[in-house]
Amino acid sequence: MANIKHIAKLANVSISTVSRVLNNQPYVSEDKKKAIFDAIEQLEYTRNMNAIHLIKGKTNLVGVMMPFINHAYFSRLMEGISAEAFKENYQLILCQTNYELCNETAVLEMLKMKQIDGIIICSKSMPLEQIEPYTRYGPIVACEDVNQSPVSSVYLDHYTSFKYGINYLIEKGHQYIGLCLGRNSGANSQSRLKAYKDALHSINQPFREEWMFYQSYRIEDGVEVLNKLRTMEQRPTALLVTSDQVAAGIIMEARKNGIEVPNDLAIIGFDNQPIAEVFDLTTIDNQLMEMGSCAFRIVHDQIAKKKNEPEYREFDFRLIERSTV
Amino acid sequence: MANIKHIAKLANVSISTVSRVLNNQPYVSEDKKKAIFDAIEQLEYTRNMNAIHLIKGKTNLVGVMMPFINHAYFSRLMEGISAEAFKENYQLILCQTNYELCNETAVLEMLKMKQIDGIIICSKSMPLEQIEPYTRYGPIVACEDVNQSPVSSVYLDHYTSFKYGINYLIEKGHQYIGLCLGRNSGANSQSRLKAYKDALHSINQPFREEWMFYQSYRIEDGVEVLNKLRTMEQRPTALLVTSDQVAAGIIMEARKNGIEVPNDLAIIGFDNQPIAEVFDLTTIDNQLMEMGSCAFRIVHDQIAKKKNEPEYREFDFRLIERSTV
DNA sequence: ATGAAAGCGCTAACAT
DNA sequence: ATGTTAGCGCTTTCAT
Repeated sequence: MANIKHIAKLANVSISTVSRVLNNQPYVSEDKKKAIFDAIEQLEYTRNMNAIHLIKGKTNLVGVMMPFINHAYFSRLMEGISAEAFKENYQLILCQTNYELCNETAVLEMLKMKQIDGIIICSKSMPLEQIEPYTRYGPIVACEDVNQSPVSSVYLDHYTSFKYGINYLIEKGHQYIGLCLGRNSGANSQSRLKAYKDALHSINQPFREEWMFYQSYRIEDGVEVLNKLRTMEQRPTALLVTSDQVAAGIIMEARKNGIEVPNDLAIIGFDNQPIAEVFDLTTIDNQLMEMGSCAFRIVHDQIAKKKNEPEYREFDFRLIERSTV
Repeated sequence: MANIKHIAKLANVSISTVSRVLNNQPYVSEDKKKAIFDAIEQLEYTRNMNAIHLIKGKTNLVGVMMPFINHAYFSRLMEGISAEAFKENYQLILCQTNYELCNETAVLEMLKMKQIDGIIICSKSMPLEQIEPYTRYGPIVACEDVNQSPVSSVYLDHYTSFKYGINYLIEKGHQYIGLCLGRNSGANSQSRLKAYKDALHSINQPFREEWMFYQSYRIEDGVEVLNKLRTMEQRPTALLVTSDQVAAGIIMEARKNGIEVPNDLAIIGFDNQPIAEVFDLTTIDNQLMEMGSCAFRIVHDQIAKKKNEPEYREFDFRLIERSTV
């Protein structure tokens, strides 16, 4: 493989002159320039990016940490991240963690080892304190509320948005309300759970563990939720579901079993994914794609300006009223 | 940031000894080893991967080329790729191309510039001949039939699988059969189209452009397809749909409009995604995840063995009979 | 406008 | 068992 020395020799100039041309710097005469371009073409020369990364201490690469890859929530977030990265000529390294600590650590270490210039954490299981020390090696932004951490953050006020959703159900006359969550740990889920409990309290309803469904991520999980529901003597009349996919699964299985939505069971989804519109699902829009874009923009800004102050950006939610409540 | 020299100095050894310890090589005395580990800890030292990449001419990074990120087909493929990459301690760079030539070229150039060790092409618009020269810089595998190219390939026999699907419809008494495709270019789509035309020919049916639907990727595209169908005087009685998502959208909208599946409209999907099971959709399983895994394995094998002969691996399809035909 | 040379942080061949 | 040294391919400072 040809390198810069070969070009220099063939074009009869010094290495530095080649470098100048390569980097569009001024003060190179036209004839030398031409000789260099000719040599580049003749030897099919391309720069070795690893050498450039080494010398610049920068890779134009951002790591994206997510538990699973094949999941609508993360895909949507990723879509936003990717769109923004594209504009800035940045590439993304997709790091699947399965929520395992060792994998999450591996991503942080990549930052320390200068493989990546920054990190976007879509979701994690590691406590924030363990992440914070790594901010000295480059910008890190999490897609959840971090509350004044050195880690930056883009987030939705999940407490308020959830409260809003529940109150909407209550207004519509519901008192028996169940909840489907993705995880029970995680900042986002915790906020939602708190909102749920507070709302129940406000209408003097007890918290019932049997109406809680965890680990609901996919459309097929929704099917399962409904089937659990069917075995219950006393069922909730409404369900808050933290994923439109899961909500869609619930609706499908409800229909199959003659359970009418919203009459027998009202449902509010979350994320406002395309599937929600097709199912005419009432849902809460949380601007996932915009959040992704913003996360990248923060990382990129901090890389460019070499500043370390974390940024926090809260996003608005919006209830999309359709026909499932 | 501490480097290997600092460690050497602090531990009172030479840099090669440090390097040996860093790479778990034998022949280092225990006390020196300890001194080095202490120094590493004290200075919070980590290796700079860019230097290693430069010297080794290898990055443990594979580029994944795909047109869109937020799409069930590619997500599933990616899931397989990612699982396999994980086992080999490889990272993935996700390169979204939007089917634009300049972006596809950029990925190939990354290989030439030694940023990545190999490429997996999930889908592309560039002609194969333009890709082939790049195989000298590292292994490239495409997820479509390449027919004896220096580019490796994992693929399904789309012609046969499609023919099989159509014959199944014909056996069930259908003659008026429509088709939803993702793109009209692309090797996979072309094979499918040919199978479709051949099948029509075999039952003496004309090819009707109005029963062809292109650019159908997502669930909402399915909704649109059905609504176009509704405006037609003569409608097909069956539809072959190259995506379970699109098929699901069609079914949803059909129900909304009192069109019965399969009585008024039979549907065969493609991919056997989870959504297909929930919709009880008859579909053709094409082992997307396994294809992804295999694609990575081929790339990795060729990197490890430094061999250049392309590999081709054909996958089996399977018709999953459910209730939509 | 051009070139010489130092150095980014590391590995590996060679010497001892 | 340990150290010396020559690169990997490039950018950049400093001369000229």
